[in-house]
Amino acid sequence: MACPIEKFRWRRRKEARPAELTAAALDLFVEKGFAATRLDEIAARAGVSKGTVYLYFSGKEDLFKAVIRESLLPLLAEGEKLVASMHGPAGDLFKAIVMRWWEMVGENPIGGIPKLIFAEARNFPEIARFYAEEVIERGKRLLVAVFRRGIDSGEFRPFDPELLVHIVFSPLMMRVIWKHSLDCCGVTTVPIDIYLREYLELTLRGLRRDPA
Amino acid sequence: MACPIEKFRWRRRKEARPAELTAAALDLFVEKGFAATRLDEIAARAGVSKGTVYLYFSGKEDLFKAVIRESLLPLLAEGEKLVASMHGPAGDLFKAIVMRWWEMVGENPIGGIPKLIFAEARNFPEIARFYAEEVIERGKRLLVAVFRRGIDSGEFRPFDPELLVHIVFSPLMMRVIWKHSLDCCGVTTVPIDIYLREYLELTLRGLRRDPA
Amino acid sequence: MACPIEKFRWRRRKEARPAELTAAALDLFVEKGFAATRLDEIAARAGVSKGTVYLYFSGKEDLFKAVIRESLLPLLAEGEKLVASMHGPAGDLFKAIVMRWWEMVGENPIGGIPKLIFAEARNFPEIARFYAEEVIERGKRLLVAVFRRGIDSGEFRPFDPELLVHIVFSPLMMRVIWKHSLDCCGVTTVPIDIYLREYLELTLRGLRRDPA
Amino acid sequence: MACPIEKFRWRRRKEARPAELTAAALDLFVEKGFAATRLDEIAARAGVSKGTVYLYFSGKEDLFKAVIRESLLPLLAEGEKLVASMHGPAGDLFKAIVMRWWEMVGENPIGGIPKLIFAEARNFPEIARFYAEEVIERGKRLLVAVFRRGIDSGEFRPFDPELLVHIVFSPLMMRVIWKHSLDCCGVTTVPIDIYLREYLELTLRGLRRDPA
DNA sequence: TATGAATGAGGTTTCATTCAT
DNA sequence: AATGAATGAAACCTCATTCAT
Repeated sequence: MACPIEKFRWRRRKEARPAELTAAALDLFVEKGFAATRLDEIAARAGVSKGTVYLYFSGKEDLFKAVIRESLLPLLAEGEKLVASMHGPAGDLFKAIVMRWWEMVGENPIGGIPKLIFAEARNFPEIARFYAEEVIERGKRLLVAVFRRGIDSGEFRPFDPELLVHIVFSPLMMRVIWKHSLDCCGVTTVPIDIYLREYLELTLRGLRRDPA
Repeated sequence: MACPIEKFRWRRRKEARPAELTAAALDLFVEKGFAATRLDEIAARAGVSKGTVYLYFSGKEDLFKAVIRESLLPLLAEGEKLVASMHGPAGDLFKAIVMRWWEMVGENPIGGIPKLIFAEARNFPEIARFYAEEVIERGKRLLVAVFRRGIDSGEFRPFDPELLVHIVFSPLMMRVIWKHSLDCCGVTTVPIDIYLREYLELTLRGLRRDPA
Repeated sequence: MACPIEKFRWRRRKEARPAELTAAALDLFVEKGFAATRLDEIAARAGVSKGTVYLYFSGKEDLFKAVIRESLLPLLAEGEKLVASMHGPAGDLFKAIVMRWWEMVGENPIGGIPKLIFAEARNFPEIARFYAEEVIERGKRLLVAVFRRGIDSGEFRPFDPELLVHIVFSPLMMRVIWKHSLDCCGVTTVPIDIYLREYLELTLRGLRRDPA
Repeated sequence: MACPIEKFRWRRRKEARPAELTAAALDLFVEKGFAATRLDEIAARAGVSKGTVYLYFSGKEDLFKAVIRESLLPLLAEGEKLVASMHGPAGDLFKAIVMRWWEMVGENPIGGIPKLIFAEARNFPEIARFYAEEVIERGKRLLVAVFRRGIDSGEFRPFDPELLVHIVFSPLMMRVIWKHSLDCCGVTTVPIDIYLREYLELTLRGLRRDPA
């Protein structure tokens, strides 16, 4: 009743709350979608009452936007810094980026965001555009640079990097979407390490210069 | 008032109703998701009153299941028949399947189903499993057969077709999902004909046997 | 269970409903004020469920506005027609108007509207202005005309009718406000017939020309 | 930090708190009504936090009652003393009381109380009865005494003062109610000095003895 | 068969009140 | 004495579903 843990519930945690709430909300939005997620579920999972949500967010929609924004922004910065520090031949660079991406995104709650974005894009076009500009565009620029380096060095065949970037990235996107949808219904597929290995082999073969 | 032609037209109407309803529902479910779609809207788009929906479907969920089932089954049969009638080298066969698939699925309201499935899988696991077994599995078998033929004939390098099938198909899935989400928010990408051309080139290069 | 009266509940009464709802709402808004009146009370008093209110009004505020508008407009037309048909010396005319007003407004649910308007004016300024223009202004014009006639005929002393009209009408307004507030708390006052008699005597003495 | 002056100022603050709160509450209750006024607003206007209100009042309703009581009681005492000190003919006395009343009530936040009482009477019958007994009754007795003196001295015509007192006072009540409702919505009327002048003329003519 | 008025459970949101600090 | 984060009951409102017509 008055044990120290109980007391903790009453600690003022103004700073920690928003992050606790967006974390809980992310899980549930990814699982059920925006409309089907109830606010009390989010509150319950964050360990607070319904009313508390409204101390930090002006409503369900505001919370949704915060979930997307707050989840992505730190990751983006980190991601670009990481890539800037990588070196080596284009093929190895591509491999490293792919493996790192899966570590940082695939295995991580925020890996649910792509599914969420695609599912809710038409209900929240501004969010979709925000995501397109801040995440997809930045990611594309990064890969395009790698491709270009490979083409210039003769490692890759000549092609227009802008045209291939979506195609090349698709298997990773699909995998992370799958992970948060069919995977959870017991519809499994190739283990991730094999998936990535085969993906890299197929893709690099597809990009490499003809041996002739 | 009760002249035969009227009656006839009415009769035809009556038989067409379920299909009109599932068509309307498909559009809206794809656009907004299951939970955010109101039954009134579906009824209105199908040109009937809300009560009429309950004459043909036992509820919203039943309608949802019908949308998936009714949309896919005819297509599947047609698809398999089509493939059975195709001939030629594995590479050409693959190209033909891809182009045909885009025609039949990509450009067609049912192209929205993948997005819908991925979005709602966790809310409707049975539907997800139905889709996995009836659509994905059958599609996979088909592609696997093509791969196998290519490997046996020496056209493709030796690989395990089961491991690559998801990876190979991902760019098509992503494209059709994109079309029904970000595309509608003004986030566009490479035109479809170029996308398919580059996709085929990349993929076939990735699959082909080493020239050595 | 299936007695005719029960069946009546299911009769479609699209035409009657709005009036039934505004009547119920008027009573409750007058009794408790806008904010303190719950929508289910209104619904219950009108014999329908909460949801039904939203078939006819877009929300509580819309219902409030309808209550004021629908209650006043018929009365205004009737009132002006009535006055146009009256004749005789200004004093008698004034008496007749006062008596008629009490009959039509004082003893009638809409007699609660003035209290409601004064109480909610600052929360609903548009409504207040609507009332001022459509009701108060029209009423004022009417009394001013009577005053003017009395002044012209020498029955009343010379005065500026515009300056006196509010003052003269106040005891009637106060009485109808009182009736819907303190009266209901057991704080009673002079019976209405005596009140009106004394009011007329005092006022006409105040308006009459000096005998000299 | 704990210097005597600080302490002193703080002490004075502590003693002033209830009055600061009731003053803030009076304004807001008059403006919006009891139910539509939020406790946060009151606290904010008084420059304290929401919790502080509960140090001085047991709840919103208690605060409301305090607002009425505390506002009225000092005024009543002052009012009666004032009247006791007045002399002269009944007509002059009446004029003086009216002018004084407007100064002390009309131009003063507590002038909002009548509107508040009439609006909330049915939600707070005890308050209404308190007001009726402590304010209205005392005011009536006062006016009745003046009337009686005028009748006895032959200045006024013979009438039953009890019957006329409400009627005579109505224009002042209406004016103060109007000031806190329609006036605030831009619905203005005759300037107050003219209003009072005309009111006095009309009323005294109505009360005066026939010259015959 | 088709309608659409009516329902009421269930959702989001508000806000008076509490209580650890 | 004062705070303000947290609560939860209760309000408004939505919408899938029912059913008399």
